[in-house]
Amino acid sequence: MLYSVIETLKKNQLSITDSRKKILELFIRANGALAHADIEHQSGTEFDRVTIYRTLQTFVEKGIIHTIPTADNSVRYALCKDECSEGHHHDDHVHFMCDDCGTTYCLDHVTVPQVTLPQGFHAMQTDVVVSGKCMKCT
Amino acid sequence: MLYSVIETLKKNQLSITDSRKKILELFIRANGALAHADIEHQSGTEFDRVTIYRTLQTFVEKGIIHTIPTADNSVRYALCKDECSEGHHHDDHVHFMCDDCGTTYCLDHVTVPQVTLPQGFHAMQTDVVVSGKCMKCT
DNA sequence: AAGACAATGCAACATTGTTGCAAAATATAT
DNA sequence: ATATATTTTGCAACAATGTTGCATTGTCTT
Repeated sequence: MLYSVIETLKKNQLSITDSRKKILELFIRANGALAHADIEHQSGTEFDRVTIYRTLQTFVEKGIIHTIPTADNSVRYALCKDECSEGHHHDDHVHFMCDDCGTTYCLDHVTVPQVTLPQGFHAMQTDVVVSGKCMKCT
Repeated sequence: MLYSVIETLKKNQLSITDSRKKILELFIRANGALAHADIEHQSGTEFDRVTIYRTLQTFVEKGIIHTIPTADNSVRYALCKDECSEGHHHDDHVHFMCDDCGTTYCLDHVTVPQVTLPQGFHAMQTDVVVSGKCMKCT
């Protein structure tokens, strides 16, 4: 477990620091997505707020995590699959937000459908966010 | 034009005030979606920030406008179609965000596709946000 | 182990959003 | 048309979220 954390950081040419190790571990342990506030609470006073912001930013840039567009416009992050790399995200899966417990899931096996756009529009990325009740809250 | 603004407010049992008239007009004139900041800038110092927040909130509740989930997690609002009413939004269309000019469009004629979810998940709402280049920026 | 480099913590600030309350505007009933 | 009841607004104060510069600390390379 810890090994893969360090491996991941090395693979992305990031220096191994406490905050990066800890935050990446949090993502691996989390079954859903995490918001900045979640990380801040779960890590206590261990890291500065600014460090968390910068770490998340770095992870997004390196393709380790991706942001999730949510219906309530709160920023959440989740681990990317292996195909993602620096500057090249391939997060073509559907996201699900539970209205009850608030958990956000990456439905890795549900691919986003093709959307036909009107003349003149060119799609670069398609985000699908489904909300409702998850299996725990039904 | 002004007539329809007042009509809309009356239809939703809202008292006719300067801020509501002005903000609703802004939405009718805008070809895309508006963020809180857009409204704040376009209306100058005419209204208090708080008034704008509350007006937007009221409009959303009444089904006059709807929020748009964006990839960058900024809150944007756009006019609803006529079918929306208090507590009953029917905004089942795709949204498009231009990476160049930042304009957000409601593609009213592109309906959101059906997404098949894993066992245990129950969809209540599906949001699709496509980003790329719009017809003005190609 | 020492120097080069990168990341962190702190402080200060900007932006965004929320709440309570008195003043002003709107709607209602006469 | 006017007085009264109700709603909305503006202000102030606050909370949460996010950003930037810089000295200090930690990590990496040789």
